[in-house]
Amino acid sequence: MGERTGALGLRERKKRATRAALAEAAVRLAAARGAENVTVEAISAEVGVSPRTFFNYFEHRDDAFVMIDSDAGRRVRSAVVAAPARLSPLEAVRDALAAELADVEDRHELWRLRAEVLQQAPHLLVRSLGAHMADERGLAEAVAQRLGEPAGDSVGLYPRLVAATAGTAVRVAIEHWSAASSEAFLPIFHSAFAQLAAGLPASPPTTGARPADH
Amino acid sequence: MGERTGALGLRERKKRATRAALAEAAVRLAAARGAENVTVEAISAEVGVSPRTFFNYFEHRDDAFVMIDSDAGRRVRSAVVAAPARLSPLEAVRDALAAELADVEDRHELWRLRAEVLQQAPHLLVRSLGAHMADERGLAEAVAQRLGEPAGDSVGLYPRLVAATAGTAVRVAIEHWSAASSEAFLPIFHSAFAQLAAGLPASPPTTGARPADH
DNA sequence: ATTAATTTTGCATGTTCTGCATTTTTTCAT
DNA sequence: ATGAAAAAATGCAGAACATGCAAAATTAAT
Repeated sequence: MGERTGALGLRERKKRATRAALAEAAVRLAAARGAENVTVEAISAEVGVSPRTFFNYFEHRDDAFVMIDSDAGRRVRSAVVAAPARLSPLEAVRDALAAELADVEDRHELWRLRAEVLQQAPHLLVRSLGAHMADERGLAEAVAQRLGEPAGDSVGLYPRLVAATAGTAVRVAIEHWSAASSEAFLPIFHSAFAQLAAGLPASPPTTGARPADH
Repeated sequence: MGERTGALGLRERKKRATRAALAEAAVRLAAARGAENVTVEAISAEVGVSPRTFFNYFEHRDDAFVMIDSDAGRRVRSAVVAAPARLSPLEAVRDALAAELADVEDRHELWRLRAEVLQQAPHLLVRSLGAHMADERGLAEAVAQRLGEPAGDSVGLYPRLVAATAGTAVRVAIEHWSAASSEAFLPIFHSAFAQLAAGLPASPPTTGARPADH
């Protein structure tokens, strides 16, 4: 257990590499022949491991397409709680998510490919949502904590709404970004949150990126 | 196809009854022993049909827990397009959804039971979302059409955001309602949309209160 | 009652996913 | 380095999900 932070053992590194390889193979195969026609056997063969090993890394086949960072949720929660008091709950959540989503810009090719796959297979997009939704409850609690509400299993409507709406905004931003391939992600992201903060008025504000029209 | 509204043939009625029976059996069994431990065989046996018949009614086993009304989406879309021009897009969507959700109040026992099952099984909640999300794209197009945007596959960010956010509000309202068992659903629903229209400000209006507008 | 249409069902088959025992690889202490 | 311990990969068996096809049963229409 003497793993030093930042210096991972060979074993752990190999594990992560295998997991990443399986996820990437899954996404690429799905992009090529459609997610429905990608069997666990094919993914495993692509990486060079046994089908049984696949299930050592992913509970469900579809999880390989989604790529969940289980640490992201925790980071977002603590960032929300620790955010400056002057920020509104929505702003605090927005900034916490923005910090996390820097990764999207960096590895944007992989993300775009994944987004493309998810678009064509609704049930996968849905599963991706599920991953985020496990966080949603915790995020709602973080918002409640930030507001001084007592920590309990019964969170108020408002924290729930902020958490869920923010997650939805992220999803919509990613979907829209992956559809309109010429725009950068961050402006879209901020535009979405600006419109939310404005109460989704009839005339969308010209914030950041102008409302893309045709 | 010559079915008159309200006067359905015996055949159609039997089909609907079977489908409803399967869905109800699925939910009840899930509430009793946990959704994971409910096999298709068990559901079918409960209703008295063969397992093969189950799959004539539901593509996937989990669909039996969700209860999708495939007509609802269409009704909501046309209601959004036909809504008075003075209403903002969010208001139009809100009212269209409200009309549809009257059913929740009526059969509230079944809905509460279902919500309970979904809460305990995240992947089912996620699938339920998926059902709504199939509608979401169409709803976004309806909003775009309402705004005069040309109908195409590339809908702007704003219509997407309105559609997705509204759907999220519905989900959160149902979740919160099923958690706080003493409140009526409609006030929660309207409170959620009021907070959305206000831009999710730092100080939430008294949650659970009466609908602010209308 | 006969005929046609629809639904239900059984059977075969492929895929997903799990449990368990075995083999292989990595790690650690000597 | 070498051998023991820990962890991961694998093979195999089996349950459950899901689909296609054809036969049997039920319903509708003449």
